[in-house]
Amino acid sequence: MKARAGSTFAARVLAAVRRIPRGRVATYGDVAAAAGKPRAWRAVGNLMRNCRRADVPCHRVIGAGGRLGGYGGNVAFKRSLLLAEGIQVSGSRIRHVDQVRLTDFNTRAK
DNA sequence: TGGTTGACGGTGG
DNA sequence: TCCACCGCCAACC
Repeated sequence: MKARAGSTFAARVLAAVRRIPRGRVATYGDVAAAAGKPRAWRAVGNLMRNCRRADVPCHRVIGAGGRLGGYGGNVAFKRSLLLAEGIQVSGSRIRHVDQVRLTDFNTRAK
């Protein structure tokens, strides 16, 4: 098969997202880096799209610069979830992203 | 097997 | 600050 790495990569991405503690977020680039492919943030979004499961806090994955990114069209719902976790969201932008951004979730966050 | 898509990132205007 | 174009990797058809 053409690069079954997807399985490993996907699993790593999901695992990384799962390691994101509540009230904390990570960008696609961070998740991709945690998966071992800092340049595969594109694929991360792809996997997230196909994810849609409660096991993974996909709503904690945001775009770079604090952008909400997307959520299958339910961006409003994603924003609500973030707000419920204590993350301040201003319009389609995260406030104090650097404050809630988790780039070190590779260290078994909590 | 090959081509297109996509919850994107970054730079430029 | 917002919009548009280009570049990237993996999954899907």
